[in-house]
Amino acid sequence: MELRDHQELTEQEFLTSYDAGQFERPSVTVDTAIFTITSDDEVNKRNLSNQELQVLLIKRGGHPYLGQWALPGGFVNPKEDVDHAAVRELKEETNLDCSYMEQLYTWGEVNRDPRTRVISISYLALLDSTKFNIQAGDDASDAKWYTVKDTVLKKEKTLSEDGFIQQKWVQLELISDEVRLSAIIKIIKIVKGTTIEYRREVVEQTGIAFDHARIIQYSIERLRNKVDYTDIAFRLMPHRFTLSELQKVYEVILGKNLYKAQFRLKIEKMVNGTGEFQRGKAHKPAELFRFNPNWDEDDNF
Amino acid sequence: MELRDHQELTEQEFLTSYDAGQFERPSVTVDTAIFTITSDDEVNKRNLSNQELQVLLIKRGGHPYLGQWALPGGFVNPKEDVDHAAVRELKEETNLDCSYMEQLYTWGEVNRDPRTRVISISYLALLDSTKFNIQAGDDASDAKWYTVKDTVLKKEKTLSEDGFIQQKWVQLELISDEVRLSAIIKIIKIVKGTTIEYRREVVEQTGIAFDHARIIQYSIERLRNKVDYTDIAFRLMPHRFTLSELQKVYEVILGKNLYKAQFRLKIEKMVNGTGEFQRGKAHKPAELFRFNPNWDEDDNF
DNA sequence: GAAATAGTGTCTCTCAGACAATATGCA
DNA sequence: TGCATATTGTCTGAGAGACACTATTTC
Repeated sequence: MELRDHQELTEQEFLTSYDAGQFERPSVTVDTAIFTITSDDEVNKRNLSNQELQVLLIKRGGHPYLGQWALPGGFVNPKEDVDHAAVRELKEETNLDCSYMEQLYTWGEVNRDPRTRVISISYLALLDSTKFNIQAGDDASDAKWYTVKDTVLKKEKTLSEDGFIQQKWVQLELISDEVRLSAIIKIIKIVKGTTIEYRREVVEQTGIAFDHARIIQYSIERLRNKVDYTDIAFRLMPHRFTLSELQKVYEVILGKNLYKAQFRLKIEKMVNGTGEFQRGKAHKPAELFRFNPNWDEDDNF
Repeated sequence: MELRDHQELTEQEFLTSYDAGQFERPSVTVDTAIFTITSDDEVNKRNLSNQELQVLLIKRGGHPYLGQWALPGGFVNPKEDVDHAAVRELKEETNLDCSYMEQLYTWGEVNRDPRTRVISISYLALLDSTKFNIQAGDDASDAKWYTVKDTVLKKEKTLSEDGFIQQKWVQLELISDEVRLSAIIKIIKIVKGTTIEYRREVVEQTGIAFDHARIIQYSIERLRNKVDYTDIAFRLMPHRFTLSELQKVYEVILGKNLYKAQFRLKIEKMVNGTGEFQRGKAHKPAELFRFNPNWDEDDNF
């Protein structure tokens, strides 16, 4: 026997009579922070190449924030999964196929966007460093890689009744050959009794559109966290790499130097040697390694 | 000088002429998986009380999935932050104020909901176990706590060219005094070259509405992960508790037994003794502890 | 005294932090 | 030959895993 609701409708009858337009709905966008690691182009026989973490931004060609820089992204189509929308927008705007993509966070404050109510689902994406210099797609001629630097400016902890409030100001600097963008993001942690609350807001910014500065900052935080308990760093590596190059990538992401010996112990299960060696450098040649997708041995998952 | 776009409009002019209705937009809901831990009511002088992880579900009073059980939640209002929407819906439907709330994941496949395109932002919430038996709000008279059990049924790993595919079937059982719901969720991990992709789908279910089974399963996974590197478990504890009660909560969430000595070392910085002792039990009285919000000492954050 | 849990002690093993020593190719 | 990096070795201490033992209450 089919169930009927208070209007005596069956599920089938209800669905065919359902009016999707009866509620006012928000716009939904996807925005992707895509990172890569660059080595400087100057060939250097002596030293290791200098590596930097970079994020891709697109110059806005229309209002609002005309002329400022934003994450690649756009509106989700009605007949499209949000994950697919993120991939499509990235492809359209930059012509890039990334090697990793993960949903980061959904930003849902009422006044994020001056146009209308927009909820933004943000993604963290990574790109193999040998593919980074593929040119931007036609949709947005003004795509540019920005070197990322983030610095903690100040930390503050004030006691309140039954808990405390912690505040942290982080400066985000985005630097390309011509342009320098910056923002200050305030991160707030409120502990009150057994309750915790986090907030993250842009305090000031120059040249960065919308609230994308805090999305970028949060992406970096996630990347930094994930780097030492997952194999996420390998999504940034080319097919073959030396262990020193790999270590440098870890160091760039973490923002600190690591000890070589223990780094090698930590990652030894994640790589396989190829028997081939780097050549043409003015020092002992390093073996080339490749990623070992089977390192996990089913322990995880 | 003000910037003008290709139609010679300033930002202000653009915004006032902006037509928010020009794109078709999806509906957006918030859904919250709220958990608590119950001790059985029977007073027992001899043994420790039996504890179980429970999730709150609401019986659907209308189509679709009429009569089945769903997470508390509902549509986001146009003038309301999504975080606030989650809190409001929980309050309206269950009259509960939770002690923890965290955004979990945004589910965005096209056909998640038979009515129309619905994107759902899901939240993980926790409730202090002494407050769990507060009655449900008027909005949904049919709210009920379900004991949660999840079991891995099968794991499979098949090699493909340039990678592998791992699949895992998890059975989710939700049990209340009268009703027993169940679902099987398939989790898929696809590794191909340097690319990883995860998918999570409901394979079969009885009595659970929408795709909420996979949201509940993912919530449990997150809870289990967070329990041993954050202080999240304390959101489930009453103001005062014994260390054995705390350990039991960890064990219930993790689904395995822990060693007392090392558990106490692990959490000793997170608690403060009160000098008071449990009474009336037929064994050595345990000291009552409370959460120490300052345990982190700024290392983190 | 028996049952039941509270609370401590200890031994091993692994692994991260820190630093040192040796090897090797090219300018 | 000397620079700069490759690669391996070792000492230390913190902490997790695994047991075992003593203490204290009520029935």
